[in-house]
Amino acid sequence: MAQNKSDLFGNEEIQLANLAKALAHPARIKILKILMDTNVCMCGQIVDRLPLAQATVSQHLRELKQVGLIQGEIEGPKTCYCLNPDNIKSAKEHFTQLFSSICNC
Amino acid sequence: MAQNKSDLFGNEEIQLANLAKALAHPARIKILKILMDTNVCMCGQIVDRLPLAQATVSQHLRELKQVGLIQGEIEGPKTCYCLNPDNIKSAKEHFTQLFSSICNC
DNA sequence: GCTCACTATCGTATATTTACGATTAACGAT
DNA sequence: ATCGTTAATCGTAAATATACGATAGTGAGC
Repeated sequence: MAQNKSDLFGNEEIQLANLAKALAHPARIKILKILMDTNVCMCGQIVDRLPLAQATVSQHLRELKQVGLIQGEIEGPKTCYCLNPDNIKSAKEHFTQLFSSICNC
Repeated sequence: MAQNKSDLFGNEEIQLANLAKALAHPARIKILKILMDTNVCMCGQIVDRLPLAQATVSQHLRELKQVGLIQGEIEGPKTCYCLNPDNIKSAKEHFTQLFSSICNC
């Protein structure tokens, strides 16, 4: 049991669910805010601002990267992360569309 | 290991993450759309429209209810589910606020 | 070459989520 | 009171997520 049935749904639902999943952890929301509010971008600096180990933060960063909300450029031994405005905009529109399709408000 | 550290974050992040988690499955997004698009509301009718067993759908409904996106009124042996417009509006505003705080678009 | 600083990945443990069948509960109708 | 219908919950199995220490990899500087 418990085989994933997510692929039995429509693309729209799957895509939105994946986006939502990426936002479904406080650490990942916090990371987005850190990247926006401060002009910090290196992994280590993000680690310093979170109550989590480096490996864990790296995992969260990877998930945000996988759905395209952030991008990371490797600069030698460091990695500079930044928001991906295009995809954030697109995500925003997806959510807006969902909410307007389920509620006239 | 793997004890939850979510409570080490701010209320804003936790609340948004919980909302996002509720939307982080295609079935739950589909349920919201079904409740909006059709004038169907009983559990059984929702089950008919999803490729999932009754018990599974009931679980998804409970999660949506827990974060307040829907509400269910028991009418005898049946249960009539419907959207909770106030909370959906509030959720929409939370997401909008997040996106505008991480992106000027 | 070697070392240092930084980050990704591996391995692993635990927690949570997803999914279903079976059972229980609640009520209307007979 | 029993039966049929509907939905919630229990029990359970498997998958996924969370978290960390340890290790591997990458490039700058010596």
